[in-house]
Amino acid sequence: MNLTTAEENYLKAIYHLSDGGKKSVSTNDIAAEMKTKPASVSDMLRKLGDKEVIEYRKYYGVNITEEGKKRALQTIRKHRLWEVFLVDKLNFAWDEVHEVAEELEHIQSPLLIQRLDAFLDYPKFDPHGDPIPDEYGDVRARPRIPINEMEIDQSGQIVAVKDSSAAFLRYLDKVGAYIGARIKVLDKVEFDGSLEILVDQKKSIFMSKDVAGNILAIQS
Amino acid sequence: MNLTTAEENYLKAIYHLSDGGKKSVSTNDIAAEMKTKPASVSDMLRKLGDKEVIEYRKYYGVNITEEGKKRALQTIRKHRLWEVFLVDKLNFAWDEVHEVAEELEHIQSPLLIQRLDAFLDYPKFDPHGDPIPDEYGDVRARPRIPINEMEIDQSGQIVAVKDSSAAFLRYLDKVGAYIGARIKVLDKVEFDGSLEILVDQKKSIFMSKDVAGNILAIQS
DNA sequence: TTTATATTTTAGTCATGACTAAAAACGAAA
DNA sequence: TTTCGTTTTTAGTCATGACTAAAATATAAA
Repeated sequence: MNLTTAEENYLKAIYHLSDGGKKSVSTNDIAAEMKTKPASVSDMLRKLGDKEVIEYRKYYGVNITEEGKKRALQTIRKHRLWEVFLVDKLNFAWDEVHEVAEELEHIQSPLLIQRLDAFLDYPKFDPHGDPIPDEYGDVRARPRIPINEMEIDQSGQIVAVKDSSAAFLRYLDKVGAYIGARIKVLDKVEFDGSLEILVDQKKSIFMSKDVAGNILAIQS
Repeated sequence: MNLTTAEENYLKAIYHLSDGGKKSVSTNDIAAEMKTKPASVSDMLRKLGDKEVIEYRKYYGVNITEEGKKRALQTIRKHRLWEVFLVDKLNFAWDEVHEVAEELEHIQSPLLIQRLDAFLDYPKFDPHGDPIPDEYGDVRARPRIPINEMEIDQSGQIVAVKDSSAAFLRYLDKVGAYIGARIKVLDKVEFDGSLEILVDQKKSIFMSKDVAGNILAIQS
């Protein structure tokens, strides 16, 4: 049973909202995520239920089925492979890729994805550091650690922040430590745990242990 | 004014059927090309007329406008760039690319096409030897010549046949001289104009001047 | 010039995926 | 357990792009 583009997008949203199928998800939450109205979501849930990619009991939210999980992971795989292509091959910036990948992920051709995967040399993570599921839907997550836990000389990439207050993001922006930045730990001060970090191979910045503890990175 | 995917496909068909805007095109011909019914075509022509990409007079066929030509050429450009990508980078075979390119051509992102063009090193022709319009819609056609007019040691690629009868195509298939084959002229017999041709760098075949005159190639 | 035939358009229907307004069901508090 | 507010579903509508059947127009033949 094939899914339309709209159905694929709903399924992906349900997958994410359910935390990979672990929780059930409400109609209202899906509507918010998809930027549509709850009434439209109800219609779609009936269709997805008919296609057996979700388990749908009226008034009680939805659970994604095993088949649904597999489908969602395929879409996520395609999305992330295209992101790698856009950044690595076409020199897109880290934050320019999402919308285009959102379109590319719906191209229907298993051969295309197989070849693209090979062409990109079987990447395991996308430019945001998120893992790329393999063709069977298996995912190897890469641990994200606060950068104060990294060793001296260890390189990595900033992928998330714990504290996402405007003030903290403004601070990060100011020192140039944006999400996606490649970093290297130059020095750690034993006394107070503060760090010296090299950002994008050019700019060296200092930060306290507190700040560093709020910045998550993947190691490379 | 944006065009939907369906509208883009109709416009492209009209562009091709009208021989690049030189002739007017009938509803029936469009229906045949698009594999739909004439009634559906009528509906679409009204829409394309409203968007001023065609000039539509009921019962009298359509002419493509300058704006329409520009739009069609943009779509053709995208299609052919993706074909180059699929063949050159992802190792698709010459005859596997059309359907996938048919989907990829509708991705909406001028930046993507600009970057893809650069990544492919600004190709001027697609894998079928068809010219790729530039971003302003300008096209530099490459001459197609009957292979009996090629010189000895000249290489090229078969791109079309004049006689497309089943019998002739069967003959071509039998000797391995399919559309898309890379060829090289090994010898030309002065006496009767017959040729010896190397196909895909491995198979050598003989053909009469008559046969050769019906096979069109681009030189490389 | 009238008629016959082929082409094209209109009218009405269907599926998809959105919407609004109204009804129904749930769940928590009284 | 009844009520009240929130969530969710249903009913009815719209746009897109397809379809069939019927009507309208054009064109070629008599």
